[in-house]
Amino acid sequence: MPFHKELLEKRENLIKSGINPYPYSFEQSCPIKKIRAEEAGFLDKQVSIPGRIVAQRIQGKASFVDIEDFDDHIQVYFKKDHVGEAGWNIVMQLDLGDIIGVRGKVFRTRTNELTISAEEIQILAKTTVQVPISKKTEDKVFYQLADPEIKYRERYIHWITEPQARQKLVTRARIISETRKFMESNGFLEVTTPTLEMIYGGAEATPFETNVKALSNQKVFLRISPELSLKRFIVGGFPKVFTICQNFRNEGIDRSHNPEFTMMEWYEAYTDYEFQMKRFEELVFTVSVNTTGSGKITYQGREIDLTPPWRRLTMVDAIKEFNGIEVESMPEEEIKDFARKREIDIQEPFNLGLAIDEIFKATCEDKLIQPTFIMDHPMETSPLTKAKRGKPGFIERFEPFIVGMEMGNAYSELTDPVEQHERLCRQRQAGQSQKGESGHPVNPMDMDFVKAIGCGMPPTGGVGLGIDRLVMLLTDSHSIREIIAFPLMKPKQ
RNA sequence: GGGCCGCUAGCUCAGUAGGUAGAGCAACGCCCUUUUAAGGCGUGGGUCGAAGGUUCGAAUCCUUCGCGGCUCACCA
Repeated sequence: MPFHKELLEKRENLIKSGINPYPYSFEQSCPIKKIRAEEAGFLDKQVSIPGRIVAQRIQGKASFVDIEDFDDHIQVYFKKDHVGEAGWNIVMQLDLGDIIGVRGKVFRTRTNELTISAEEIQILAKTTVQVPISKKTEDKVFYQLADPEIKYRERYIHWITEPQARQKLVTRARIISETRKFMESNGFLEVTTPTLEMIYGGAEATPFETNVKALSNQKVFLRISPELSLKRFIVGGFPKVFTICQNFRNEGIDRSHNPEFTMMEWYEAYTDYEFQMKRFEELVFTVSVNTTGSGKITYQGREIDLTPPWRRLTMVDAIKEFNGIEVESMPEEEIKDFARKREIDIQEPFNLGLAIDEIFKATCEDKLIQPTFIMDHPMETSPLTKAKRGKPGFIERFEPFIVGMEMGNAYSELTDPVEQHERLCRQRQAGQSQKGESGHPVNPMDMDFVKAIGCGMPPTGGVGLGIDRLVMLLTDSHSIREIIAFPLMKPKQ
């Protein structure tokens, strides 16, 4: 039982004295913030305000209680003469964390504190769990919740005790809202794609599995990416579509990875990846301006300038810039030697494309602080992308990096159905011998997807944007757990 | 899996020349009708994460285990 004995007794006492500590509604005048903002209009006027008790100062037959609502707080003054015997009995039963409603006039005390002089008090929710409410003044914190486990596992306590912790989730909501507005104002249609799929694809990741009872326990997977669904929209005649959805990947958990995470993907017919780089930087810049007020932000002490245009750098050039080597023209043995010295794992049998990708990840990613589009990856890294014009062995793909984090992934989408089929086959063959690019079992062949492309898919630029990473960036959050309301945690015990 | 840190009252934490546990807040009682970390006096409350060991004696030293956090590795 999570309940606190003494608080339970107080609840009982209230019920015994004929008070329902969990009533049905409360008519409120306005948010507290409005009283503070329009004080002159409220002074000496009756208001009716609900809030959670965050501080209590009892003084004989008077009592001062601070109550808090979503984004402000205000002092309430209880005087026995004003609230009467019955009201006073309730005031004496109050605890930190209780939610109450008060009716009374707005005034300023001798010490000039904006206050509601209560004439009526109503309990709206009696706490039965003791919540660790922070003690602090304007400039000093006397104590506050420090246990990071409680912060993430019992998020409601985190939010109750640290109102500023709510702010990141508010910003998250606004980022998603602004993102949606940007897409819609550019003529995109928001669509919904299935979470449960018989065949997963569109990314390289281990999926979560479950089964469907109604279909003889047919095995199904939780989507790892909405890509293949969205391309079917394009084939079907929707030229500009996007979706914001949860993806599920049964892999590592760390400060930038949660097993379920939010992605936006969009597909735009008749465009290529060059066009989408512009769209991407414009989107991120606009969202930043509309949520933080600026296109220049600070992340973990570093100034980041999101103003377009961002730097464009091919993967091979990035390796050259940070390592001084021309990896394309190096003999196999030299590349292996280079990798060995830096403890970079190169798979056997040797494959130049995969080696380039590994070397890039190990030596360049964390150095890409200012917004940079890394482009033109080796062909082996994705079977869904068109070949790079004029550069055999490479593809038209880009990944935007900011503060060393990969923020998204985009292609000039492969639209030749025969080549698409061959590329998927080749990937599966490679998968049978070496378990794919990164040790994962290779995705199953989606023949229906190949058929869809065969029905005629216009040239298309497709982009994925990691919403959680973007929120981390714009809220200056070190861990993805800070900006996911309920991150997956190991079970207690 | 490696490294580091933590686990003591309801909450936040003190507590090593090893001597059977403390503070603040919360709770309970009394005083106090404009306080703001309100104040004053008093009371109750802990098998010190678990199990072994060393010792006359362990929250404290040793061993093992459990739980958690951070971090590195792995993994998109």
